[in-house]
Amino acid sequence: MGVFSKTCEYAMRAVFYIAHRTIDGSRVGIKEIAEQIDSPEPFLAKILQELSRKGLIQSVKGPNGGFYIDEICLKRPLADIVTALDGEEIFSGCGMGLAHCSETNPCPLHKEFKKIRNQITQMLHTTTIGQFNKDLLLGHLTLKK
Amino acid sequence: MGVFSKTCEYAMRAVFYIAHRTIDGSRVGIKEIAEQIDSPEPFLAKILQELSRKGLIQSVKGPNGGFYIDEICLKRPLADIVTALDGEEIFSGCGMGLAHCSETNPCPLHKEFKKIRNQITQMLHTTTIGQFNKDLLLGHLTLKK
DNA sequence: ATATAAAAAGATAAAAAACTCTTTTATTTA
DNA sequence: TAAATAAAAGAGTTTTTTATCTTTTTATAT
Repeated sequence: MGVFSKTCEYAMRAVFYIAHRTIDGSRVGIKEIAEQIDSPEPFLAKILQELSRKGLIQSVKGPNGGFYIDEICLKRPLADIVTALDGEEIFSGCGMGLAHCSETNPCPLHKEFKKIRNQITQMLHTTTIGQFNKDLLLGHLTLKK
Repeated sequence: MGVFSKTCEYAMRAVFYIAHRTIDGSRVGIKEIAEQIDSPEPFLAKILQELSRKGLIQSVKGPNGGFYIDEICLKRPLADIVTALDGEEIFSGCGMGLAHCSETNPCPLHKEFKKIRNQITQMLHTTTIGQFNKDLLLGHLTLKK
């Protein structure tokens, strides 16, 4: 088990892929995306459908259609993707699974886990979807395997 | 989805509970543990069985039997519990789910996620199972809900 | 020895997550 | 306007996780 669900992992890889492949205004098809980020195609299709419905990515049907990400969405934080698919829990949940864990009613790990949560939150809020376009184009970063 | 599985969450709460309830050499039954940490009793039984089999906690059958944790195990890091149930992934896995992500072949989140992983690792390795006994007895910490 | 208490083991069930397949709808281009 | 393309939608299936139930084994106290 990772920190994020498989769904979320595929989604993060996919949006970074789409972002760097469509900066020229073109679109990229599900087949290419799935291949290049090494994910099951029909499953990824479902995920991108959901993101598209929520307006976090854009899509066009038909010939020359596919997925792309507009200027506004390129500037959105990665946190928006995570929230859309995995919910808020990662940003606020108790490390030991307690529903009412808080400053005044803390679990044993509360203080230490808070630091971790904050760091995850920080990472996801400061990272934008378009942030790695250059490095991906230059082949400095990987999204596959 | 939290950072740890439900299994692991229940386990962490349970070992802290058992630890602080058996410092006098007594044992505590599954029913009490389940009630006090707010977990499904038969499911928790399975988890404790596993931990007992792996020698991370101790148990005695029959009247006046139950679970306890010996001196040696009280000093073990919480990481041992997590590893026994959730495996190594949390300590080494890539944030985006890539199997071959590394320094030389990094995913976009590699650097930032490494900090998070390190902090989780640090927390789990420096926290011991018996560490909160005092504060739990004094009611300063909660394991329930 | 026997009764009893309590965990271990094994088998099963329910729910959630991950994944697949088929049909429909929208768009383009010939 | 027909054919082709590509995503959307809907309806499964499989696998994993979470949870339950029943029977067996072991230890203890009487």
